Amino acid sequence: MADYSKEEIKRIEHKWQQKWKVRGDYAVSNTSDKPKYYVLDMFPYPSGVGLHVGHPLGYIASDIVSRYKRLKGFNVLHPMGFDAFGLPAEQYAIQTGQHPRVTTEKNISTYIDQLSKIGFSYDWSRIVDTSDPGYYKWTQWIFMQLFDSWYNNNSPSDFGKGKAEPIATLIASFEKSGNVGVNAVTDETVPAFSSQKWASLNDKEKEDVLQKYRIAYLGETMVNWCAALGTVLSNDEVKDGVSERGGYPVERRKMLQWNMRISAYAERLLLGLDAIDWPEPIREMQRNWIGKSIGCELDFPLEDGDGKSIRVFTTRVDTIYGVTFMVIAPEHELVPEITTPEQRAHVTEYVDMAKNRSERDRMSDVKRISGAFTGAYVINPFNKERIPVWIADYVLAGYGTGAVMAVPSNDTRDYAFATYFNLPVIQILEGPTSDITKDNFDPKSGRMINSASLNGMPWHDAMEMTAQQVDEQGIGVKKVNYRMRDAIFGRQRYWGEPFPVYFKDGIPKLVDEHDLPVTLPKIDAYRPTDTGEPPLGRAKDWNYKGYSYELTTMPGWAGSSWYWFRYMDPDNNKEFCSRAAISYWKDVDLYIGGSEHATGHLLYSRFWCKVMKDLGFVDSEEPFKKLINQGHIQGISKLAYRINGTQKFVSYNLRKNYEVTPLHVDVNFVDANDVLDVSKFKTWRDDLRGIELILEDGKYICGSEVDKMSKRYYNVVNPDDIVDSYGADTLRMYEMFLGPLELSKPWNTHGIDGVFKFLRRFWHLFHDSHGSLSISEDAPTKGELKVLHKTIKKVAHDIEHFSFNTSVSEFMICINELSSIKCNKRSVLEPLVIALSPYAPHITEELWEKLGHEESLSNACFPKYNEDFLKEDSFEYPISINGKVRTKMNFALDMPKEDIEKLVLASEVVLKWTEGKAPKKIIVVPGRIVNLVL
RNA sequence: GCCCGGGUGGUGGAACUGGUAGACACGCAGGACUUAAAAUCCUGUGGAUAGUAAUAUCUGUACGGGUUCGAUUCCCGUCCUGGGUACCA
Repeated sequence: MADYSKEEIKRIEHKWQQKWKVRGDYAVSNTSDKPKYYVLDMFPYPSGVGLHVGHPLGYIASDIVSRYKRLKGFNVLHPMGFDAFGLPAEQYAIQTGQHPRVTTEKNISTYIDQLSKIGFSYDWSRIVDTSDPGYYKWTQWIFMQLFDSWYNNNSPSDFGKGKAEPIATLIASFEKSGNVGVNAVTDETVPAFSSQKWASLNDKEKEDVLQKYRIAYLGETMVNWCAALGTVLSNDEVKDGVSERGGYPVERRKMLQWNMRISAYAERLLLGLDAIDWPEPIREMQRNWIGKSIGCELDFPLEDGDGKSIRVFTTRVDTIYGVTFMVIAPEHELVPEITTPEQRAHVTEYVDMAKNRSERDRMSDVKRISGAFTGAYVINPFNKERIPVWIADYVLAGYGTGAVMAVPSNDTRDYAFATYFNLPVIQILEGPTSDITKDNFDPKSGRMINSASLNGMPWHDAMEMTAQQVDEQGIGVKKVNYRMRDAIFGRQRYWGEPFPVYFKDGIPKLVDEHDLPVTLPKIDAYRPTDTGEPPLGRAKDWNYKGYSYELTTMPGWAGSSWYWFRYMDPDNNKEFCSRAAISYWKDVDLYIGGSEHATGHLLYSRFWCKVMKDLGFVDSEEPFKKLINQGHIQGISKLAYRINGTQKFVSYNLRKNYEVTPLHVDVNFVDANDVLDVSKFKTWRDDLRGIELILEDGKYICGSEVDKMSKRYYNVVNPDDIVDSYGADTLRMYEMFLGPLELSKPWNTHGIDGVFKFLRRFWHLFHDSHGSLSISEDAPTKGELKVLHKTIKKVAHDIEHFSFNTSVSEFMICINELSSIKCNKRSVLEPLVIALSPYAPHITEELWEKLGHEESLSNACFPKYNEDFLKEDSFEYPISINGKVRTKMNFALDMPKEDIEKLVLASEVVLKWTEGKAPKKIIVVPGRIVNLVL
């Protein structure tokens, strides 16, 4: 007869996975009388190493919620798909010539196999693949909508100010009255023009104007350009001005490329955060990323500049009398112009050095103070003082105006700079915490001094007054500044969505909607061309009606910025999603994924959703109502130690005696005691064949370190092996049991036996010692009901609060108690089967069937609990003295505080502790504690 | 550097709103069953000191301070560590 053995588990899991598929238990309809619930996972990038044990962490959690919500009577949409465009497949293509499509398809099918084995209740008919032309057709279509829109600040909107509108309304305004009445978000100040002027422009000139308004636009942006690699690099890939790969020189330069005017939505992205149920740290990160600051832009006239001036942004105009120098970014456009001949050589040298460092390097390296004097002076508009203009790389070209007025007495970086270069410091605030040289320095404290008419005012009053003067005297303007920049949207890559754009006489034009999708052409190699064009420049006979296509492709985040809509209606080839499906599913009720996407994907998705809402395509202002972040499962890498310059490896505990370099060893070669399988290691790679190993106690012991789970560290653990030896139910429960969902932790399988034993004990409750089903129809006892209802209450509460680890513990306690009294009553076990089914769907389906149910367990109802069974009438109070627990006493829960006090004071044990002295104070917290203060 | 997390026994972790720290599990030790092993079951298990023992006392949530009758929990500072930092996804 069947025990819960390896073979039986395989049979059960295979049986139910097949049955779910054939019966279509988890196929979801877009029409239902039930309330809707949309549970979404962040879809994975299908990497070549396959699914690792980190992926399922969030997926299991969302599956538990999905199954729970189904049992609670919801129509649940729970889909899965693949974010399939990306760099690794392209790198592989460059190295091997293998088309990324082939690699990607292979990886996707591996992922599907692996996911299926874990028993997720996905509606597999709704799968999406962002690299499929049937999908990216709609990514391109959305791009076209963004291209054909502008942000009208005057447009009435129910959320924040203004909204996106079709570009046609802008053109109509231009034709009627030029841009005079237009209040739009643009990438720079557009000079005013009349309708006559607009009419006199040619097509190219008109488009140049429109580009400054479009939400998707071509613009000049600073990038790290590596000529040798023919590509733009991320800050991560640049170290000390050279590319990390190859060490080629990297130049920071402006390039014309596609951008997204996310800055238009800064305010709404900020306001929207208050309305969504997201973890506070994530909202905080987005707030900081958007980085709203309110201040002024001031013009400092150049001393010999023919009326020209340098514009700075400051949040602290009140400190204007403390300005002793100005600092501009090395990339600032006025640098060549204002530098005096005496300073030119010095400045040029500095600019060359500084401007090619990545922004990250420049910001993190604050200890290295550097700068150069331009020789130029500006005039402080308030007191007409001469202010020297310096260049320094701590000022970034991309933020504000790329120029700051330095107030060394009130800003630590300015102070460090002033001290280093011996520039004057004028104290402008006086107060106990206004001294920058002291540890308790607070820039927002004290009263003004050395500041003419501001003297004596608190800083905040002074700021308001100065800001007003700035406005009135035309020195500058009040300005709300955002740290967030427009998002660069073009990539010099092959494996991404092509733009639905071609160029006619240098004017970017959209292809006709009927010609979508613009599919990726075949090319002979995936590198940039020899002339530095992106890989698509290699395509032959690839054009739109004779005109050349845009050669860059969209970034990785394009396809993921709208995919939750596609799951609602994945096979629609007429629309990105039908109106009916959008009206029914609306938005995502629960989104589970990693916090590493806080300022990327999660921000871009909110942005696209808002544009789509403005244009009337969707109903929701926010895409994801509730967000939960799961932690990362890290890998434990195993290390062998090569003695430098030799072919010898030394065992872990002996490595101190040598100069060694660690080498990552495949974790599969190492056993639980860190002993290396020497023969596997020696035949692993060709360069290890002739090696010699220095052993300890006849064994080679490896070292360990925690890393990201990744192919390059050889520490990837696949869930398949766990499923193979313990079954999917054990894997699911174990991953939940590991700890709180949000926590990151290294993977180990130390405790997995405990979970497996739990499931086997659960199985044994239903069977006699011969393995035959043995169920009693007797009525439950009071004690049994208490155990049952306590468990159901705790588990339901835990699922709704995403505390899956504690509910697994609760199940364990419950089964321990039922096992010890050998409870096999149907009335107790049947509700438990349902309650456990979200966690362990296979074993529970099997038991459900054995209990005589023909209908699927997913149609059952989650059991309700009854508080009456849980009520206690008394409580054992810990009695503490000065906060330290000394004894315990039992009182009725409804006993008044005064009575408890009297009884405690009269108790002999307490009298012994207090030595007869009357306590100063007695604190009685009902249901918690009694504390005597002596 | 800046922004956001985390740090509790040998290990993963639990602790509701500031109220008995260490639930639940792994590991370990001892025992039962067995010819034996596996499996299963039972008992013990933060540390230190005292005691034959039941037990008692002290100590203990990264480190140093603070608030409080009472702090793993709140506040200030330090150290270590994970994520992000705009072209990895």
